Amino acid sequence: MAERGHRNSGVTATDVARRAGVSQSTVSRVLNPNGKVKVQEEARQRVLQAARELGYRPNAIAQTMISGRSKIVGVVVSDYFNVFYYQMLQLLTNRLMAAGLQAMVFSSPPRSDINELLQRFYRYQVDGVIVTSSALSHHVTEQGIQRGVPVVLINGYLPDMGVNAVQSDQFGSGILMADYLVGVGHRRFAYVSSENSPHRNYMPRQEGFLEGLRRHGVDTCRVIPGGYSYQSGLEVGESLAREADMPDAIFCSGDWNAMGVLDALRRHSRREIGREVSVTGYDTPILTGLEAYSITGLTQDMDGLCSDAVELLETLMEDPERPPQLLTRPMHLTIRSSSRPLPREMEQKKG
Amino acid sequence: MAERGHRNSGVTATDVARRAGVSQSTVSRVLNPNGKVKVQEEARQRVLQAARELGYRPNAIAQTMISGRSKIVGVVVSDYFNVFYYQMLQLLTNRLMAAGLQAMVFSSPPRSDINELLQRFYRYQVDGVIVTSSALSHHVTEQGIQRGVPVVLINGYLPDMGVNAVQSDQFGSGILMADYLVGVGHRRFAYVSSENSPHRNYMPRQEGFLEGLRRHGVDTCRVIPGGYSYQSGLEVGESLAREADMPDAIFCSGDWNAMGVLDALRRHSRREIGREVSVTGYDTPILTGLEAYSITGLTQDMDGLCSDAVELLETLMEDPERPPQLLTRPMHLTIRSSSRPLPREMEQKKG
DNA sequence: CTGAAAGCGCTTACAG
DNA sequence: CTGAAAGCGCTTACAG
Repeated sequence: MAERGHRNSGVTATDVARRAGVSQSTVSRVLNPNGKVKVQEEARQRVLQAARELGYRPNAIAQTMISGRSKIVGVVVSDYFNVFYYQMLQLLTNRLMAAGLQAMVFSSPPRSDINELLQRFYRYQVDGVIVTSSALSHHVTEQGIQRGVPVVLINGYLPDMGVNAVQSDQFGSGILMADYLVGVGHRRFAYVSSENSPHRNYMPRQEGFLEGLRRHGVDTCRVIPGGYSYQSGLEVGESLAREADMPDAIFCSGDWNAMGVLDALRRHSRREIGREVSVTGYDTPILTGLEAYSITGLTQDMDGLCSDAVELLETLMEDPERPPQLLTRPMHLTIRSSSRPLPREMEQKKG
Repeated sequence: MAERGHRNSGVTATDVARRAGVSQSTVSRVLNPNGKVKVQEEARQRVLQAARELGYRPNAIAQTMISGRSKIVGVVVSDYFNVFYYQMLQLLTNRLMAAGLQAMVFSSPPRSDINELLQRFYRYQVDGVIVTSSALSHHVTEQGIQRGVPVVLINGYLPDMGVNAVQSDQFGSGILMADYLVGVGHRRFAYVSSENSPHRNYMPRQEGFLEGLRRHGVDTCRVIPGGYSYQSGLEVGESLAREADMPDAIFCSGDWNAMGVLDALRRHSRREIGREVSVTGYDTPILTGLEAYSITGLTQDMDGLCSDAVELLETLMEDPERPPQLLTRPMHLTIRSSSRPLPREMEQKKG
């Protein structure tokens, strides 16, 4: 006979059955309305009451054993870009729980054997995996395919692997920014890139911006190589401030470097920020809270991405053979005081 | 006969047994070295090879069924203080995985029935729970006790419930700050509190600071009621800057309000920050990255807290009857340019 | 409508 | 040392 678990894991369906004077099968049928079988109302009530009295909850592990579905979704996170991804994880977890799923988080400590850890993770029979980190997406996807577990990547599309993914429209965000900056009358543009970023989202932003400018007949835009950091933004800003004919619209690839550029211009340039010169970038949860830097920025629709990811995963869990999909969400432009207001707002101010 | 799971969940121990020409029991014994039983070397090798060839991994769900231990640890997070807790979650997950445990995250979406969700969560037979959010600690703890699942709270000690917890030494951090500020020659002190915070960590900080000052014979310290936000810090700072005899050391209860105070003083006060007046606060991951605000601050030893939490949980999982413990970690003071340097550093500068 | 029984994939006494 | 068997808590055909 097998040894009982160490913990008194509590009330089972058999206990409920005994108390209600029915068989364990009947208990199961009452508490699993998905079965097509009907249970006599009187028995049903007795079971329900017994279950309530005993505080019975079906053991999800046992249910997983027999149904083959754990309702556990693996969520893979990484160390990069901490701040941004916290909110993501929060939103994802909420969405998953709302869909009746549980989030099991996987994260690989530095210097660990990723595949080794991933195997341990997959042993829990996850029904699906959502990857929020491009760093690990390759490993996870491979193992997922191998095991027939659907994988959805967020902002980490792997073009070659025919994988399911949701992402923000990085290219389109560049277009949006070009439309806006041209629309408020700017003429001399600069894009501050972050060339050393390990993140693959940056090039499309730049390309979209340049393309957007082109559509407005603007063929020149300075592309200033920089980094993602505040410090590198400071340096770029200081150097720009010294120029006699500096750009009047500076679009930064991120949030930190935008803050750096802004601070440098505040200190070293006479031009009025938000009127003579506009500084724009991308939002992360940091910027939102920091009133000191009221920077116009493009924001990802994180909750939209998360809900897309969960929905996509749900359809894949139903139908694993479905051809891979790539869903794209538009980004949103929030205009703040670091850049020129839209014409309508200007009129309102004049009036 | 029960229906097979939808997914082809893969290779089982029986498959390996067949291939290796042994019984399934033997396969299990080879792959579970914890059993006291020895397996003949030759059979052992055959099993190992067959397992390798088939890519066999034991089903953790089945193991949970029979052992009664899931090796899943529930991690409860909340919406408050996003930025801070992300790093925590990351560190916790890493620590858990390093201990051979999996993290299942629980987070309650706004307007959801917490107890309802918690029950769903506990159904997965978690071996223990770590709570990083004081908001939910009460519910979780109650259910945990009811189900005999050990619960460890991080920074959310519930004095009445005899619960296990790890925390940073908030009171001690106030003492540390008093020692430092007095040590570098300050005389007129102010503490900027955040009275509206739902967080219970703030009072001990203030009490520690006042007690620390008292130990140095300083009996007066202005306590300025404020909020946790940047904006409220700005307001406090502006009002202080107007005073002829303003405090020369301003200790803030948080990071955002410290940034606000600093910005206000930069703009509205002539006093040199870091020499004539010191502004200090608490660190979160934000401040670390923002070179623009080089603020002296107290930091929690987050990784220490996480490792304490995981270790404590492990001992509780071994011995659930162990009396409740409260572990306390000292905080760490990092001196930056917003406050006076230590004497030794001053001498170095002079020399 | 309902109960007895099979079986999910494992671990582990029990008997060789 | 090793295999046959029990059993973890469930769901669900199968036979009344």
